[in-house]
Amino acid sequence: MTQTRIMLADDHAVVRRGLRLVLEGEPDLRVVAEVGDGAEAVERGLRDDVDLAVLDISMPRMTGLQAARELTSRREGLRVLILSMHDNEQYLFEALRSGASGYVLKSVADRDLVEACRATMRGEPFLYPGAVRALMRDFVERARRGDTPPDDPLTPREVEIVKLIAEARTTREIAGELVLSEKTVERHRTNILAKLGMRDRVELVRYAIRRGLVEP
Amino acid sequence: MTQTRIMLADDHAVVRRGLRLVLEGEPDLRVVAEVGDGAEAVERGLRDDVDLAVLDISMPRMTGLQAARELTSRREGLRVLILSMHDNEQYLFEALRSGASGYVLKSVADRDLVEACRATMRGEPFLYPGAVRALMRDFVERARRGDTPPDDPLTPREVEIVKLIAEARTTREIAGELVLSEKTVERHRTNILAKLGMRDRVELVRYAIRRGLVEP
DNA sequence: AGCGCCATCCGGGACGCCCCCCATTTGCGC
DNA sequence: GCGCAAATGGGGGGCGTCCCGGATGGCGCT
Repeated sequence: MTQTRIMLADDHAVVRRGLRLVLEGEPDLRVVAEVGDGAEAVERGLRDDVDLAVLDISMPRMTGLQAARELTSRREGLRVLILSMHDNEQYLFEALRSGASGYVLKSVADRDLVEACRATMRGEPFLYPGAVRALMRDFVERARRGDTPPDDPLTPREVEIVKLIAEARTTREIAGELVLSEKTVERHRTNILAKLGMRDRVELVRYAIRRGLVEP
Repeated sequence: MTQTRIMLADDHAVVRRGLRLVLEGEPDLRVVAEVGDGAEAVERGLRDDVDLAVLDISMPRMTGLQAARELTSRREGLRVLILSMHDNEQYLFEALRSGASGYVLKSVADRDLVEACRATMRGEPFLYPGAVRALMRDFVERARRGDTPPDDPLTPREVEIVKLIAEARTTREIAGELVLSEKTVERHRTNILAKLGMRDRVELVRYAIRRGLVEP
């Protein structure tokens, strides 16, 4: 019988221990690796003894979302499941765009996690019920006022900031151009990075270019 | 009679004083503004009382090359003349790609600077004799071994570093992946930024994407 | 043999980025 | 009115970026 070989990525050892306990209880699931940050996850996940990567979103060195992008783009066939803290639905859309096949909350029942792993391995997407509702709400919302861009959790002000950051302006310059305090610009930048699950300005630039907000 | 209205951008007041002295001696040239850094240059140069911007390459906040890119892309009709320290021909090609109409050395005779201003305003390119020689040498060089990329002053090692930087790796991560000291990676990055006349990693990302070194 | 270029490494310092806490004001929807 | 999101700001702190001035060894060219 073929087992699904799983890599767990979370910066809290306790969480990894808990997840491992849940998964090892199932005969068809086996945890073959544990890592504590996103960079390690990419490194380890590229080796072909891993079938499924279970990634926490917030990790040091590299977020789970970025690790997901790296892994799915660099290794065909690897499945990725994103773990989100609490019941925050914020990163759902970004996670799906990162190539994740599934998205579950840490707070879900153990049953759901196991089911998510199996669904993901069958190639089916798995979303926790709240995520499905969020997707539907988003769909309706978007259909109602049909002018909004396809996906972009950013506010108009934040988009403005992103553009300037991607044009290589420093915080001080942006504050000067928009007549704001540097603190406010920093605040916006922090919020933007959190929303998109990114680490720094460099990732933001590529995002801005992909979205056509600025020229390369 | 219509005078050419000139903005001088250099971080050394002494140099600006000298340039102003040279230019004010000509009846058809008038210095209408002096600024001390690249960001100021962009801000001031966008106002339409400036016909020609004379930009030093190395300036605080924003290099002359980046200011040139900003200005030429955001204000049609503005001419740009790049001033280079010493007889360093390094930035010549990058300057031409930045939309500069002319490129002169600080050490050239005053006569040349005035001629460069006039040629630039007539829409003709102006290069100091050494630059012409450099261009020819480059042309011959490229024609001989026709496979080299069109322009890229970077060494293979530097290109490797640029790719990793553009993939949002930190210095520490790059050092780890290439098995180098962080200091070495920093040194490479500094050299790269200097060669390309850029300020920070954000500009590097856009450069890397334009050159096709990484995907957006 | 000397010169220039490349690649590697070091220490130190200024500054910007990024994060955490906190707070206020404004406007929108229920 | 009350909650909520968006936008605005402050204080403080860790760490990464970026630059400065060095140094070494290898390699090719003259």
